[in-house]
Amino acid sequence: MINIKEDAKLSILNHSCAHLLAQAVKHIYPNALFWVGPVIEEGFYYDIDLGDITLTEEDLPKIEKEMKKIAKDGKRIIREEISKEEALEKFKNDPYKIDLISRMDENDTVISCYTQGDFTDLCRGPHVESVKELKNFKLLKVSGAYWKGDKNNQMLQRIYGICFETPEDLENHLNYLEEAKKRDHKKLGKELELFMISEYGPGFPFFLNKGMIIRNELERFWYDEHTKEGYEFVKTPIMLNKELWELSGHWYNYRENMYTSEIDEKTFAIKPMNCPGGMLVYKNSLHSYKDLPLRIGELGQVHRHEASGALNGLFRVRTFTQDDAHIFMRPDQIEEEIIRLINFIDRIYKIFNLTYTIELSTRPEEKYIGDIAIWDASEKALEDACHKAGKDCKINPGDGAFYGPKLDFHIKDSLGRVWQCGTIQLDMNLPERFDLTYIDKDGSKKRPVMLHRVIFGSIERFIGILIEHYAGLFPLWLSPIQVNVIPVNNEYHLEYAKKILEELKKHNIRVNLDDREEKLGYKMRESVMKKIPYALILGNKEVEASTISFRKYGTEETITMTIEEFITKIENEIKNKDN
RNA sequence: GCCGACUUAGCGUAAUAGGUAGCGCAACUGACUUGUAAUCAGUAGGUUGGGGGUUCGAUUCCCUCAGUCGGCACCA
Repeated sequence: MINIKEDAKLSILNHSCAHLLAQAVKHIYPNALFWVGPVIEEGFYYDIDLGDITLTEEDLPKIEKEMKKIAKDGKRIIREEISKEEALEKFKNDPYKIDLISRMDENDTVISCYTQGDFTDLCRGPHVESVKELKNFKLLKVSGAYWKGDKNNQMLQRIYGICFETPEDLENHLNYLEEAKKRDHKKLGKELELFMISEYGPGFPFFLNKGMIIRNELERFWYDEHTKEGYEFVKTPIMLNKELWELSGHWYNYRENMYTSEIDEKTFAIKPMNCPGGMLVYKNSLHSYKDLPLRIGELGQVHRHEASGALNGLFRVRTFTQDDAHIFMRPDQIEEEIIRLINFIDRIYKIFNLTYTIELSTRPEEKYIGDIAIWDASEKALEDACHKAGKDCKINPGDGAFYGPKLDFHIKDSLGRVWQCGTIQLDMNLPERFDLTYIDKDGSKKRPVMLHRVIFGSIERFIGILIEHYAGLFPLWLSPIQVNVIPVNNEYHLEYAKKILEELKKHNIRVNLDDREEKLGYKMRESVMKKIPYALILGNKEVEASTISFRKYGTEETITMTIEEFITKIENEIKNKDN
């Protein structure tokens, strides 16, 4: 996955291509008006006002054709610098450009225009020398987009595209998009019978048996690892009195996204977060400075009313399970605890062959609570911990939550796509609101520092990411079916196959016996299509020698050994979580 | 929520300038008795997403609702 925006040369190319797109659109739709056409990670887009005309994907080839035609003409792209006055005059019939220009400050911005043939656009540039250089592009999709990104404004039409230097690069990218489509977790989830979503519950996924196996394995792994890290666990209620949400501040901030119900004439809300419940757990007993840090984990199922248009498979749902934990500590423990957490998260992601980067989001410009000095100290603590854990951390200024700064973990999957999963957030709000305290050495009550953190983020979403990351071929420890036992001929080998099956089951290996009256080739094909890691083939040879033969998914060779050897091999692979 | 596209059997799909739907896989039945990606034959399976309208007649055209997808906005 290439990030166009981060490549200087490709940025220019794509930016120029956006102008070419606009020119072509103008040729076909002379009344078109243009807003902005920036470069993004995935290429470029242009926001266009076409009045009553609505574009669909079917219109893209036509526009592409016109772009190719213009590019072939090979007009030079000419830069011209003009004054604000001249700019306003030049674009006087274009309300969008007027809007842009009038907000420019002549003193620190050079206003420039680029002209190619019959098309001139306001633009800071730079651009390629000539439209001739724009050859290897493709328009990808069209959609609506609010003007200035504000939902109160009208919608413009946005056309997305991408441009490369060589035909090979373009082809590679299109292949990459194809590959991503093949791995789509919604498609694989259906094919592999992992989960379903009924129209009776948009955004409320059902986990099917095979998906549940993956989920249970992940959760067991999560509990095991957290136990090793000194966590204790709780389960807080799904639904609590509205007053609690008023106290936590969620009612005020997120009321629109909360599901509620009336119980005995009182309003209850289904939890959109686990923290308020976690606060009550903390307050349930007195805490000594000696007991800190206190790490309380919860796989907590939350519900949030997400906009219908936001829903997307397991990636964006209305109920999901956060692998949550709240850590309460003394101020002097912050750095050590964060380092510990970073190392912990690092260990977890490595198991899945996921690399990642860390970003530090700092205090928002305006909407924040608490002392700037405490913010600064907290941010420094997070950054220092990051460095001491041997990790780089990119600063994301102003992107913190209103209640505290955070470290976000952006994982990169096998296709190079980036997903934000883990997060460590310092919270300066809730301990105050809930008046959390611990008893310090001197017997006085002190306010603990509190962290929220998740590693998977949402179990549902993480499973979605894993499906795409592994393209449905899960590592053995997560595979719903680990071994497919195939007798060559039921009449002669079924009895032996059943014996082997029982042997595998005794060792808690997840097995399937394919005892259908079908040819070996037929069963092998299905075994591969179902992405079962191991196919055991049992025929005359194996029965006579009391052995088993297996073929590992993705390999051509067949290996023969005793069942004991095979079980040891499988058990080791599961234990080591081999990929 | 907004813009657009889409919704045909369990799954994947075809078709009708408006005349009540085909195919493949899967399922089921039977024959075949098989050594590494599809043995053959047969059977059954559909109010063409729901509702409404236009029409002699709608799966096809129109309206509406729901859902899905691609984006936008949102994402504690």
